[in-house]
Amino acid sequence: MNDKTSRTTKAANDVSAVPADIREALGELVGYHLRRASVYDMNGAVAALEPEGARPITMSVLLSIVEHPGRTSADICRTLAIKRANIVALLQVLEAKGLFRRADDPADQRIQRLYPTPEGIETARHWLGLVQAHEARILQRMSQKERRELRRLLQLVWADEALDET
Amino acid sequence: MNDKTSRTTKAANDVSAVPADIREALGELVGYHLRRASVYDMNGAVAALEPEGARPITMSVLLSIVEHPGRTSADICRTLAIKRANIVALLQVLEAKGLFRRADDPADQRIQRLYPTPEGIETARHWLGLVQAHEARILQRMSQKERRELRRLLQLVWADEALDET
DNA sequence: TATTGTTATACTCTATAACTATA
DNA sequence: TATAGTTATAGAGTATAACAATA
Repeated sequence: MNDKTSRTTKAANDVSAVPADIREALGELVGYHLRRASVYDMNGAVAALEPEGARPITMSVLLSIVEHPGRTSADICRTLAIKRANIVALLQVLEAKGLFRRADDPADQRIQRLYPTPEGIETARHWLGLVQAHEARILQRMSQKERRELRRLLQLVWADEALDET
Repeated sequence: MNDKTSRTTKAANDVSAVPADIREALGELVGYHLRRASVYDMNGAVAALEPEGARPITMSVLLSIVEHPGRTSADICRTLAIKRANIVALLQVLEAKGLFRRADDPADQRIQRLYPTPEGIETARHWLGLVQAHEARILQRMSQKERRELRRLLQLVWADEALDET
C-alpha cells in the first residue's frame, strides 16, 4: 500500500519545533536554485547531443574553435575554465571526426593553433541548433525579455571568477 | 617570453571565416551561463563548508531534516533529486555527528523517520550562515530586487523537472 | 623560469543493479 | 508488485603531478 496521508504523523507535522530562521531556508538560497536549474539544463543538453556522440563540453570546445579560429588549446582551457589535461581527450574526439585541424605556429613551436574545417563549422551549427532547441524548451515559461535578464544576472554571478584569475 | 600580441597572426584574426550565426553563439546560450554561475557558486559553497567537514549536499540534507522533521530518507531523495543509494553515506556522517536521530515508524516498518537533535538544528543554522555569507559575496553585484528576480527565473527553469517526475 | 601539450592517476559525484524486509 | 534502506560497483567529471620540448 501507499497510504501517505496516514503516515503523516502528528510529530512529522509539528513545525513548531522548526525555528523560524531556518524554515524554508534551503529554498531561499539562490545557489540552491542555481544548482537545480543547471543540473536540469545539463541533463537536457546531454540528451540533446547524445545522438551526435557529443556532450555539452565537446560542443563548447568546438564552438570555441569555430568562433575563434587559431586559438590554442591552452587558450580554450582558460576561457572555459577547464584543465589542460582534460581537453586532450576532447580534442582527440573532435579531430578524429575531422572537425578541426592543428597547425604548428611558426613563431612559437610549443603551441598548436586550432582551425575548424568546413565540416567542423557545419557540425558546430548543427550541435548548436540541437542545444538551442533544448534551451527553447526549458525556457518556454519565460519571455524573451526575461531570458535576457536571466542571462544578464547569471553573468553578474560568475563575472567575479574572471577577476579571481589574477 | 609571453608576447601574445605578436602571436596573434592574421589568420587567427580572420573572423570573416566565422559565420555570423555562430559568432558568439556559446555566450548567448543561457545554459552556458547557468553552468558557469553554478560551478562558481558551488566552488565557493564547498570552500565555505570545508572547515566544518561538510559539503553543500550535506547541508541540504540536514536542512531538509530540520525543516521537515519526520521526513524519511526516500522523501528527502525525491525532494533533492538524489538517488537513495547516495544518501546513505551522507546520513551516516550526520548521524555520527549526532545531528539527527532515526525513529522507526510504528505503522510502516520499512521506513525510518528522521528527526533533528538540538545540536542538529544549531549546526544547520551555523552551516546556513556560512553559505549565506558566501552567497552575499557572489551576489554583491546585484540589488535585493535582482536577487529575488534571479531566484524566480531559476525556479521557472527547473519547475518543469517536478512535472517530468510523473 | 614559465608555458604548452601530454600522460598517468586519484578522487569525487552520480547512476545502476541487486538484495532483504516490508507493504 | 511496489517501496525503503542498503551494499557494491561502474562510469563520468575533474584535479594534481610530472614530463619533454620550447620560450
